Amino acid sequence: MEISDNTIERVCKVFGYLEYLEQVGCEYISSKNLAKYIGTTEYTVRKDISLIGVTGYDRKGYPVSRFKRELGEKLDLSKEKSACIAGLGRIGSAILDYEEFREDGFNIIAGFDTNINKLERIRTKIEVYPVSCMENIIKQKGIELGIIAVPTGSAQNTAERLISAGIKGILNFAPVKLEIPEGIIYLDMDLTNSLRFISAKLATQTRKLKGGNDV
Amino acid sequence: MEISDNTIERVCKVFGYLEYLEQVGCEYISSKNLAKYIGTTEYTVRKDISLIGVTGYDRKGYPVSRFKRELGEKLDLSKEKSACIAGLGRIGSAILDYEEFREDGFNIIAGFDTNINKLERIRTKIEVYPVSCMENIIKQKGIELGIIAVPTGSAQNTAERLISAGIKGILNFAPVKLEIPEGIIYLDMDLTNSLRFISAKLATQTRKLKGGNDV
DNA sequence: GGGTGTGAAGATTTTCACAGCA
DNA sequence: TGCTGTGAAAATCTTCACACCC
Repeated sequence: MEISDNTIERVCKVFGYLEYLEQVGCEYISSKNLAKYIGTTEYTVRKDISLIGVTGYDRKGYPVSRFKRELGEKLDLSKEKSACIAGLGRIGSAILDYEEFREDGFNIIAGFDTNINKLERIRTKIEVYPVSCMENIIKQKGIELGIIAVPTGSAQNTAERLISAGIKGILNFAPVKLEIPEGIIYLDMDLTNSLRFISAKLATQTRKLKGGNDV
Repeated sequence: MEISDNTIERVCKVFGYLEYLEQVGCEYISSKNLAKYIGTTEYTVRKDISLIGVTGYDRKGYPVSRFKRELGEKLDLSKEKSACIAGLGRIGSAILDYEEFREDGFNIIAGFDTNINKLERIRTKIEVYPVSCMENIIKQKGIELGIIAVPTGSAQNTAERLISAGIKGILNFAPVKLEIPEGIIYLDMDLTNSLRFISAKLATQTRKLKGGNDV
């Protein structure tokens, strides 16, 4: 049985909400309230959870801590995961800043850049290295995820180096589609395409309100 | 007839590829090659295009320029759109940098921040203003899209100000889910959730390879 | 009453088969 | 032959109905 991307995306959102609920001390949460938060129906939430294979929660809703723990185990989100950033330009270092103080299960523990001078200037708690050390450091520290924030022209090459060092998951901020082999999970964070999506959705939605456009 | 988000997302990717193809001087492209690029099947590409309502391209594939123009009209991606950024911290200014030199149909023409001192230091060609001017500037310049890059605690309030100024589409970089009214299109760029998705997908995929986990 | 879990029904999306064009 | 465009079939996803529990 194959779990769909939509299901995975929704349960990840559920997991994020559970982290919040645990922090604020909420003990139980119903499928109805989960659904409201992540923007779907209670049926879909229950079905998703059932598909993931986490069950046995009768009566008063899902007990937040236990549910989070069990869901996290199935999704491999329970233990901290380490990540690295390739490219410490403005985007790369903004991401570092952004993640450095968050408590969300991901640890960015290394950064790489070709510009050695830049490395000296970066004021951050994570360790930064020249790109030539990438393979070694990733293997040595057992880093699992890679974030690409290099210029467009170097993105494909960077991806290949990350993969050959053993990275299995890649998040790409460079505005280019990468050629990635089977088995590696790869996601684009493409600002332009997101803006396109918003515009296009606005356009098709408006068209519908106007009563259909000769279609 | 309602066009699904998946279809919109795919045709947006097609549109982005067409921009590239036009730049490199490619004249014709087939549904098969579009499919290969965006990672789907040729049937889906043709069906999507048909659903959007752009037809009449027989024989040797889609003529890039004409096809891009007609698709762009349907999706409202033909004319340049203006956007603004709320929050000029590290993420906000990284986005400015990133977009300033790109030629992709979106123009970030204003930035807002509460910290007046910061405004003086920002070295960019776009105009930056204190948040108090937000409503006026957006209305005056007819800005259509808003990018939220403020700290988590101010994100909801910022969204409300953008919407009351007339913004219809919002891209949110703050790691919090916003409460947004019907009719406004809203998309999260959530780094943590993207990393979760990659981890979870890796986990479910691996599980499958191992032969199923008692499900 | 309020809640979960799940098979079956219903709706939607994707795939396919093939008409039609040059 | 190589391609688009689309109705119909197949596959998938979502919703529902209801068993079961407190």
